[in-house]
Amino acid sequence: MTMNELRPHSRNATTRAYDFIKAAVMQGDYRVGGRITEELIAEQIGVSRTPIRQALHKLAADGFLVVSPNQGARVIEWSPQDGAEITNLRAILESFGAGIAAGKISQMKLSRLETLAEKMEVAAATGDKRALESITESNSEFHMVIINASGNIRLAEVIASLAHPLLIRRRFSGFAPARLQRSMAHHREIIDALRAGDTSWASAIVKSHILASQVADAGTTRLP
Amino acid sequence: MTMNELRPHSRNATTRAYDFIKAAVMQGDYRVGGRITEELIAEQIGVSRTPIRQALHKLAADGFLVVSPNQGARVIEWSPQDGAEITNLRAILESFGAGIAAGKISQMKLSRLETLAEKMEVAAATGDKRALESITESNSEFHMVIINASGNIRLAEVIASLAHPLLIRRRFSGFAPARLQRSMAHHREIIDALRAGDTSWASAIVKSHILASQVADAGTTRLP
DNA sequence: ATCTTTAATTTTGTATACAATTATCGTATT
DNA sequence: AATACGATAATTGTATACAAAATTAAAGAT
Repeated sequence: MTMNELRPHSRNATTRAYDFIKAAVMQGDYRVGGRITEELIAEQIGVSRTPIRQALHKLAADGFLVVSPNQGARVIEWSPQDGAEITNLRAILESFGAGIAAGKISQMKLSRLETLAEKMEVAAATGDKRALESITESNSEFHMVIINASGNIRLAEVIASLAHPLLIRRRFSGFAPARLQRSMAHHREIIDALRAGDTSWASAIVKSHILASQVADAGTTRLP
Repeated sequence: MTMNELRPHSRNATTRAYDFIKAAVMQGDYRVGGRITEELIAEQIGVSRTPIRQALHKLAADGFLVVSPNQGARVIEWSPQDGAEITNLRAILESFGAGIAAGKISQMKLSRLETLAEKMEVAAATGDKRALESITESNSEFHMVIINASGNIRLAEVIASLAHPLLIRRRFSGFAPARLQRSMAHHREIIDALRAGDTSWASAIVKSHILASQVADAGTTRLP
């Protein structure tokens, strides 16, 4: 993944286009497989095709789109098998990161993790539709905090690039309350393992947490 | 990593530029930190800046270059610490891949591995300067064959994107014969583990192989 | 001499025009 | 009616021109 180099807070056209298109993709505005034409977006945000084109290619490199020669860009599609591949890799990489983080995570970050865990629990209790987005967001940060605590920048980049396609909004997002509950419990256990500085424990529970979120039964999206 | 979408065998300008610049980078034609200007390359291969620009950004996304806003592209630099990070990640990911591959690698691929192992041994015996390039190339394929045998496409992509910056030619490439010898022995052991279908063994020896190649002592480049 | 400041040049960022390719749709043919 | 074909339109690929920014060079001050 390469989330840098054209993303400070810059107000150049390419970055604006990148953010605009990415937001639309994440929100599910384009149907998967549907063509995203340069011209359309160009007039939508009032710039020429040139920066749009660059943004599309970068989004492809970052795992949100697929762009084929002479056929333009479309939202990436992924099969259940793709989901399994990605989940396995995330399980390995994040558990590795958690193991390292266990040895050196700061008190401040631990507090942040607790705040996030509580926030997710509250949202999970309500269970309404809007809450799920909140959970997804908090969960992303939860995982990110741990990975960053490992100090391995590349690890964070790789995991982010893997996770991106999975974060694109899908329709028909059903949820099983029991699994959501388990997921919340995992978060607390992860925090305990990290605080204890127990590498093996942290590593193991993170691995479980991720693998458990992707048990294959249709109609249910992967869980935080 | 994203090695696709503009690289079939296509003869479009962007792909030509990509290949041209990548080759130059790998060969060490640009000194690290030195600016790679669009205009220069544009006239070198006789196209306009537009495809050059696209190629540079893709090369950045693929881990060969760094491109900063308004400052263009330069060959990526990496510290010993970067090398350590990458090696650790490779060790985890490739050993995971080898474990899976152990269960299902074909006879044909096993033969290919043996061919490569022998080729490297022969080259290692001569020890001349040109032989090292040959070893590096064969070694890359050796590792790739195993990863591909795992059947996890994303795994291969991730590993490739990690390995790229390490493959950029470095000056002062000294080699310790003893370590080269050990590396050759590892290759044979890896093949045995795979043929035996022993997941743990394959996983462990691949991990050793990679970690052993990057023990930190200055002046010695990482080994196949 | 060294360091600032300012002007020059160079280089990247974007817009626009046109070429090449692909997709669409109507027509003809079986 | 279904399919193949061809003209038309839409879209991507590349070149070029100009604007914006950064780098370099020069001039001036300390």
